[in-house]
Amino acid sequence: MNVGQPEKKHNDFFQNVYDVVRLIPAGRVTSYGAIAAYLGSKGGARMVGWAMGSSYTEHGIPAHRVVNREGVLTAKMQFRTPTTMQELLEKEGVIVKNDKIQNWKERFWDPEKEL
DNA sequence: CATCTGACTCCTT
DNA sequence: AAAGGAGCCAGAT
Repeated sequence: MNVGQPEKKHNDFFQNVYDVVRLIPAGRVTSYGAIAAYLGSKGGARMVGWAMGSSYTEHGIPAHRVVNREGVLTAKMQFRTPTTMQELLEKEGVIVKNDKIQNWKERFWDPEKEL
């Protein structure tokens, strides 16, 4: 029963972000800008991270696979512990050193390209 | 109702 | 080349 009328709620943006993040395969990482670009939101780079930040990162969303465009774990502090993000990434096979992802270019998962 | 902040990114100096 | 400031949208106070 959707009534054919798009509700158009702010949640739409959030849902979009969550959907893309959940589609990120294990061992892969992406940047906020990539997701924002895929969603079509230009200045959405902040919005993307902010969207999950409001969700506290733990809602079935592998937020640890999302980092800034430099491959640096900027959001590690948002996790329960400043090392949780890195631990999760390493557990999935992603090498993180000095809070930065190694082979970032190879690990980079572009939704527009992969999807 | 108006103001400010925010897990970013790009441009200018 | 590096550092700093401005810009984007949406939610919260």
